[in-house]
Amino acid sequence: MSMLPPLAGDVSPLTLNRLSLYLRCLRQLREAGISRTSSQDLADRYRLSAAQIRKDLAQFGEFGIRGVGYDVDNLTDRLSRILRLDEPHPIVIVGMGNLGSALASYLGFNHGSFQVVAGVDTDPAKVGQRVAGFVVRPTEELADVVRESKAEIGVLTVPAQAAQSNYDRLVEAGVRAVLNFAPIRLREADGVSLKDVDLRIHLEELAFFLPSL
Amino acid sequence: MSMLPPLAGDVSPLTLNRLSLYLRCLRQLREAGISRTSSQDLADRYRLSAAQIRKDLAQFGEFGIRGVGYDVDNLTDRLSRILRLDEPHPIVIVGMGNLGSALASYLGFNHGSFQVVAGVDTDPAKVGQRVAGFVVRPTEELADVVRESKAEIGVLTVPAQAAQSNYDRLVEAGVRAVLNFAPIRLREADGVSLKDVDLRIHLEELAFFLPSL
DNA sequence: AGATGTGAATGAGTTCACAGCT
DNA sequence: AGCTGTGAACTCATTCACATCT
Repeated sequence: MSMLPPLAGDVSPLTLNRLSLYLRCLRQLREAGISRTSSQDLADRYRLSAAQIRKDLAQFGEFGIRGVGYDVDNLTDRLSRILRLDEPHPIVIVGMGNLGSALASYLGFNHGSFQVVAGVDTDPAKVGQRVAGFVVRPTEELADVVRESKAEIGVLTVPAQAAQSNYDRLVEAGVRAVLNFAPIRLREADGVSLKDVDLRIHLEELAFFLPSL
Repeated sequence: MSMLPPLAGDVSPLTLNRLSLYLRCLRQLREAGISRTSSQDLADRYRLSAAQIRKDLAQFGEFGIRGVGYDVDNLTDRLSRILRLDEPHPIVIVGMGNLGSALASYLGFNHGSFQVVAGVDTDPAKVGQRVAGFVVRPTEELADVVRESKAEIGVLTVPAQAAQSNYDRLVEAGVRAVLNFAPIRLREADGVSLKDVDLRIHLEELAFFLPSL
């Protein structure tokens, strides 16, 4: 039976995160030289739910063979394609402070499809510095930087009060997605996906479970 | 009517994250000199759901006055107490590479209750370096470091293959919570809460929404 | 026989709508 | 009159259980 890919908006972030996870597991199996698996096998090895794996995959098509299981290479490729990890994704970092620089080094390496290709900052002391394979440019030149580097994704690592204006600039400059580390709720532009990462909230979640004094 | 605090395990992470968010909003109101608010007022200002605010708070008690609303100072204090942000929480960082060092600087400052007080690494080149107000110590001394610094929370910023052993060490050393940045599912110890932050997964979630070539 | 793919059942989380208090 | 606090309705997500295919 034929299967249309679901509209992007119809897939829940929960499902999407699990697909990333499955892909990571599959890559490990591949490295271990294992060429066939099953939902149950994956569930056992990585403490996942077999039913959920099948349900998640079912949203995108039929990838297995009944009575047999999944071909590791094939499923890896299909998931990579679904998550668009079969194409390179150039990234620009806005705000080359501690966190921005760390992410440049951290994400710049070994991550096949994601590549940090540029970074900007308003601080003249940072402009011109060489970090993780590129030279920091002034934020004023962001539009040029995005065009020249063909950056698709912007990473926002500026202070909260500068986040909205820099987000707007990124959108204006033409990026299609933004990963925001500033602890503030941004007014979103349509057609540009946004994902917030709030390190403080994660810590506060842990603090709740700490025993009191 | 009296209200018992819910058992820690009964509160969903979603609720907890929203409580952190509400607290951040309240602090902003306080800074702006606003002393009274309501669920609707918060919802309007910060694009939240009024009903959800009330439901979230209801899990912990009654904090408002019917017909009136909430006292900003009072609710701020109550939420701070619930999230244990009324006490200091010393943090130790395991793995002082790019990300670890960045987090030390990023979290070390301006975050009232969280304070990065120590960091360890196995790399002799990093040991002895001064970062964000402390001197990096060797990972072998982790137990001593935790005891001396009274660290409650461990932040794991080591490569994936070293994560489990370092997690075990942290647990052994006596921390009560771990924030893990390594992209691997750890085998958890009881009584120690664990929160995973996976930067790659966030990027992959964004990539899915990118237009294809 | 054995594992997939899927409707049906269950559970979690959110929104609605209103009784009850100030 | 107005806003909280809350049961009931609803929506979203996960798990179950089995018909279907190799």
